[in-house]
Amino acid sequence: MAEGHTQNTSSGQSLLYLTDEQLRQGIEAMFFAYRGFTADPDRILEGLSYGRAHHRAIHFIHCAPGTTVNNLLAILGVTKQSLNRVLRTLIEDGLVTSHVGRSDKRERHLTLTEAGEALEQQLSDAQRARMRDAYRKAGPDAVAGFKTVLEAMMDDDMKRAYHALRDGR
Amino acid sequence: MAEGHTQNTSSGQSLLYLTDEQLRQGIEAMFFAYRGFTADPDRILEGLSYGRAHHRAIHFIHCAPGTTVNNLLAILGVTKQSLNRVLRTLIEDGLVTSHVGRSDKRERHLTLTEAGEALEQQLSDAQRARMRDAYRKAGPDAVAGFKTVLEAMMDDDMKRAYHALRDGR
DNA sequence: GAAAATACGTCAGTCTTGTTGACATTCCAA
DNA sequence: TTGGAATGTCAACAAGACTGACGTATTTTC
Repeated sequence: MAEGHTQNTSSGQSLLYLTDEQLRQGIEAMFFAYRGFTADPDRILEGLSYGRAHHRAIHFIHCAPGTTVNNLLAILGVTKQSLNRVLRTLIEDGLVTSHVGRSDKRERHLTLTEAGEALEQQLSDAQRARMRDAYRKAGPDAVAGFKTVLEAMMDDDMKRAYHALRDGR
Repeated sequence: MAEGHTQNTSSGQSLLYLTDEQLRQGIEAMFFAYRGFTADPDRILEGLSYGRAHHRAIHFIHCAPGTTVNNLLAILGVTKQSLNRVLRTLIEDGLVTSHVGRSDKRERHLTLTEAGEALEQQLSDAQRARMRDAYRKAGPDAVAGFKTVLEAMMDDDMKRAYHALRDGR
């Protein structure tokens, strides 16, 4: 298959996947897949006057309860002002609590309330359901490859954040 | 490895990758990787008073020269008002041309000018370079798995759009 | 040939989410 | 103790998405 276009390394692996056309296909796959990836949570949040930014905040506060605003900033990669607007509404609506730090009173430690955890569950259930379907269809080997490529695609500092989260659990 | 958590199907494949925790890891990998994915073009566009929306339009006009506004709308999944704002600036700046359709004069056919193609090259070079690096690091088997999972993650109509583009080339 | 549907553009207004700038509070180190 | 650094908040603004309404040209349908 694909004779005439296939190159081979000394170890015999195909380099067909490195052609511009193949790369372009990967780019488009990434674009369309990300749309699917966010579609379900977006639908849920639509009615609640929340957006994707709220989802991200909720997700990472759930993963690292008691985290500080600065911590969250580094993970989300937005300005603190941007995050603050989101946090303010979440706190007002009783989904997140903000406690002044014990040792350093400048810091605010963020936690999900029961209501916050409930919404987090609802959102991540939806997202995980799609992920689970995709994983099931693709099979374990494909999933391993999927994760390998995604990780290679990250910036180095994001890779650090990703591993910090992974290893922190 | 990971004894005690591993389930096996009748065909002997591990289901460890379907754990909630594993799925959550995949979700986060997707989040961080997408940031890396868009970082390079974003940097280039920053100075030009263009944004991601312009990049997307340019990308798909390049892939399907002579496409109509309606076509683009379906692929991008935005409203015509939203797309129009972007197209207007691109046409004003001489990156895109809009020709009245020959057979159906209601349609406008969109094409990149030389300047538009030049910018497209610059943008996709940057994005492909990152993709190429990631693919090279991960290897062909991982890439195959990557694409399989991404495709399984798409909505059905996006899958159609994706294949229409692939097969149209 | 008249009416309905389609393709496209535009104006006006809203929402989310990103930005910068200015400012208050707290901590720490000189 | 005082000045700088760090943390977080408030205000104003811009990009880019959305809806709704409307106008125009063209095609299709009856």
